[in-house]
Amino acid sequence: MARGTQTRNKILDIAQEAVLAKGFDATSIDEIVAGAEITKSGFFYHFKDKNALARALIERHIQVEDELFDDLFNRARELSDDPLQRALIGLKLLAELIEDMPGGHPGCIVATAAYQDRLFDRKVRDANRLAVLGWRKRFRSMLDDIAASYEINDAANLDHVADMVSAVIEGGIVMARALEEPKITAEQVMLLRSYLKLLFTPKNA
Amino acid sequence: MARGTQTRNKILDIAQEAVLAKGFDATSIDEIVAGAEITKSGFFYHFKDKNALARALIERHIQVEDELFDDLFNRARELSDDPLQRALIGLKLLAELIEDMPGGHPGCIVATAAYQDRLFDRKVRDANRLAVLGWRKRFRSMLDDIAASYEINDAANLDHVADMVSAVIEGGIVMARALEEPKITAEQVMLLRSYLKLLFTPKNA
DNA sequence: TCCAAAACTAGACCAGCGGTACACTTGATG
DNA sequence: CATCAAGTGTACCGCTGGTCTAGTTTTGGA
Repeated sequence: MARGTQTRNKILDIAQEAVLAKGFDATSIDEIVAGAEITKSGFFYHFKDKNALARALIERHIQVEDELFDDLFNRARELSDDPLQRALIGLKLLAELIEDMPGGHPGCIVATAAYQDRLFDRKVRDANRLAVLGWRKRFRSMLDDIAASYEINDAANLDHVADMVSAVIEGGIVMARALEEPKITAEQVMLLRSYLKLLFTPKNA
Repeated sequence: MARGTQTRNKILDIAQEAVLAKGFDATSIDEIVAGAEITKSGFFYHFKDKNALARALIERHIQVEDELFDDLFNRARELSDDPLQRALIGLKLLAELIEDMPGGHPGCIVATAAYQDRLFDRKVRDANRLAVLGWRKRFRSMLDDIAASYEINDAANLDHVADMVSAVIEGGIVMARALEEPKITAEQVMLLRSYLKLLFTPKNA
């Protein structure tokens, strides 16, 4: 890895840890600079301003999370041929993964950006939007697979249900933080799983 | 109303609007001072620091929201004797209320605090925790009423389901903000309603 | 081996921020 | 008429994001 890329990644590592721990705004550039053992000028050589850092953080976060989801639902695919069972297994694995995180899910950068949006510029918000739309697409195709062989028990728009996966995770993180009970996020994912279970029954049964 | 209380409320009004629009951190005291047509010294006469303002904002927000919920579920109670129907009607009314808000739900101060928690002190976080626990209690008692005359169709902890109401609302707000689609929050509340519908079936049926 | 570009360092500077300090004024009330 | 809550006005502090200029080191390719 080139020297520049190395330094850039180090900045992102330090920044990510701090941002997830105490929020984007409470994380100062001086502090990142000290942690990464560079100078302020060095920081601004890599990122023209704090917005550029935010964007890079979001993009990297999305990429890691996408790989994680891929991995999770691929493992679920290996464990069952049935689309509903796959989804249920995938959500169970996700809940376990979240529960195993020390101190709970570290918090989602996307939500951080959503809650301080006037602080960020258009580009950051667009990066954020694209990320969430990616999740919708992912979970929507999962639901379409299920709907092909299952009857839906309640008039529910599948795009909305797809969004619910993200909403429950994000909401679960907010709750976990507000109540200082890290387990809540995983519990909420399990309830979503329960909803899917009740929402679908086999066709021609 | 005494002059002092009047000024204090004016500060809170201006601050709340700004905080919901662009986040707590992006709202400066100078700006609040200008909006409320007072001086900086006047501000610090009423609030010893920004944390005290945050606390007052959360407490006021909770109170208003509690009254709103009371009103909503009281209306639902008038419309049906059945506990499940009451809950479903209540959630429908809530979804409509959220949908009618111009530009979507303005965003929850509790979540704002949750996502910038290192910025706030213990007292603010405690006020926040108490608020969310209040919601849990409220929805839990609603669920207990239902469970008295209905069978639960899936092993679901009722405290977790009670938390899900808050989680879905908070998550819905995050999604609505991230995607810039205000309707999402109401849609998610309707999905939660759908879950409750599927979760309970009448006893001895 | 040398050169140019990339990847920085060093340090001075700026406006805006939250917050403090303190002396002073205004208006209602007993 | 005195008192006290409810302010005003002004000067000040350290930290923050950010800019600017000028110089230095590192590194890969001709």
